[in-house]
Amino acid sequence: MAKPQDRQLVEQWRSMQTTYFQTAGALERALESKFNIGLTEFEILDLVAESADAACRMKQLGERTPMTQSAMSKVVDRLDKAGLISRQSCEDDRRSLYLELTDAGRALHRQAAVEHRALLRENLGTD
Amino acid sequence: MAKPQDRQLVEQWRSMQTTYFQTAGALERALESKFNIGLTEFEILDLVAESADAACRMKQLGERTPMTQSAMSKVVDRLDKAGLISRQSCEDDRRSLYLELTDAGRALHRQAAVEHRALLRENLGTD
DNA sequence: ACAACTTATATGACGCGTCATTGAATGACA
DNA sequence: TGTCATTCAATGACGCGTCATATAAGTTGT
Repeated sequence: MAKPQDRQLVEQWRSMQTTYFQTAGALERALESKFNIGLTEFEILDLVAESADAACRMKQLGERTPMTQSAMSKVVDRLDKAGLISRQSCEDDRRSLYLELTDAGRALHRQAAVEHRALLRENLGTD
Repeated sequence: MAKPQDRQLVEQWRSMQTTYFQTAGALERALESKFNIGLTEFEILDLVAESADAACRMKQLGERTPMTQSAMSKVVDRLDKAGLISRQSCEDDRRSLYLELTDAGRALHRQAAVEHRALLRENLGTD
């Protein structure tokens, strides 16, 4: 009992939790105060911005994040209502949705990304 | 723009998010289904179990986890109601609280810890 | 001993994520 | 082509965490 390997695992886990929450918290606060969006919102913007190509994305996006389908749906809904993203139905499969940044969304993302990267560097940076 | 260093930071962050959520999810589900407690509950039990010594703990515990004071208070409340922990007022400072595992709490923690460590190994293990 | 401040925990309102379910569209196959 | 199963997205109920605040106890300075 109280195997040293276990202790080490637990330490590793806690340390991960700590950096995770610290970083997420910093990102959350900065994005919220400067751009009025939450971290999850930004993360979706970021994913959509990355895939400049087309595709019935809603689904594929889900594969690139640990978010639930349900969560995705709600975040996208918020982004839509905020006018940052637009959902367009897919013609070859009318269950799916295309996601696209609006101009406002693209602009906001460009600015927010700078802040985001800076904070990542600050929190995860190996410098 | 699109600096490769930035990309690398983002990758690092996403990968961390993924392992964090996967691991937390696995822990959550296992603890919930086998012991009827959430991950946070277990984590508090774990912390209390570790500090076998005395102290006005509620506060000090807060320093060992990224949880909010408010969150702590509520988790402890749940654990108390579940009969796993007991809150006793501190005599030298009646604002503070001693936390102590009940027998049930200690027993549950002993079993749950095995599961917990196993899942950590499975998810974070470098083997 | 009295104000004004600080510290330890609790609580209420609120937002977000999760689970389970629904609705709609598609696929598979006789 | 009609049925049954499957897949994509949306929704409502619910739980937990957060922020702002409340309450109570301790501290400090005069």
